[in-house]
Amino acid sequence: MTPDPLLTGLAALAVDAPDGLLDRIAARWVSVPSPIGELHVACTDQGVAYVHAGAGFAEAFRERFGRPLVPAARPLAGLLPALRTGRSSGVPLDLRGLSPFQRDVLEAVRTIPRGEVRPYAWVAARIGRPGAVRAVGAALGRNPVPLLVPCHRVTRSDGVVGDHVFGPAAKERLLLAEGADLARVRELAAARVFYLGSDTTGVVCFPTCHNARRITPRHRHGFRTLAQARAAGYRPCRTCRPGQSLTG
DNA sequence: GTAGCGGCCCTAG
DNA sequence: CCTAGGGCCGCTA
Repeated sequence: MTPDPLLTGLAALAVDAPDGLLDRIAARWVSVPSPIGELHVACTDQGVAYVHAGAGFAEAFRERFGRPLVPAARPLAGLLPALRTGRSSGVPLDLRGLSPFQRDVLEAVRTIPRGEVRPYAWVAARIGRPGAVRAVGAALGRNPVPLLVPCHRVTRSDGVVGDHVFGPAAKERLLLAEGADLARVRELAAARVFYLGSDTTGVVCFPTCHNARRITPRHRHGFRTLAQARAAGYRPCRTCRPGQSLTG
């Protein structure tokens, strides 16, 4: 007699089920240390989908993702090194469900090196939407993977650290923990200096750019605006790209 | 398609 | 200093 198609289909499902089916519908979570305390991290088969600090992790996850959540045996490979070094290129992220705009924002923010900061306006211009400054802030306010996408490295153009999905205090602690020289940024901002140039190279940088930090004091010049630096004959640094131009 | 909302901001006065 | 307005901008209903 002919096999029941329903039973055949179910049998096929049963064969496939043990291998990865759960990971395609559920997420696995771990708890990991960080400078702002214990974090909860949820991963799918695609990568890290959610990073949460403080209480209410499971509820927040379910409300946002609507997936089952099960404990993981161990952290995803690359997660702990990424959190330790502040370089997340080695850990996959699951950013499905985000808008193209938000993905663009997160991708740009991911390029900011540890210990350095860039303005919100820089991110906006970098993704080709120079007017979407506040929208960038809104997108980062919903960053599902803080620390791994280092939105704490995005600060206001006036030198103020600004707000963060985990709160301003957490933002500052994260920056100080990775060696960002906030005292220096504030000192410069108080003098209305937001760019530093070297008169030996003719290059102008954001103050936290590693190139700016190496300028000999005698050759260092501060600028309030990029236009003033340009007028003085400086060109934007190709590393930190002040002025956000795509080609420098 | 589109009106309304709220947004981790920016800059001019 | 401060504050308001941005022919804001993306997202949601």
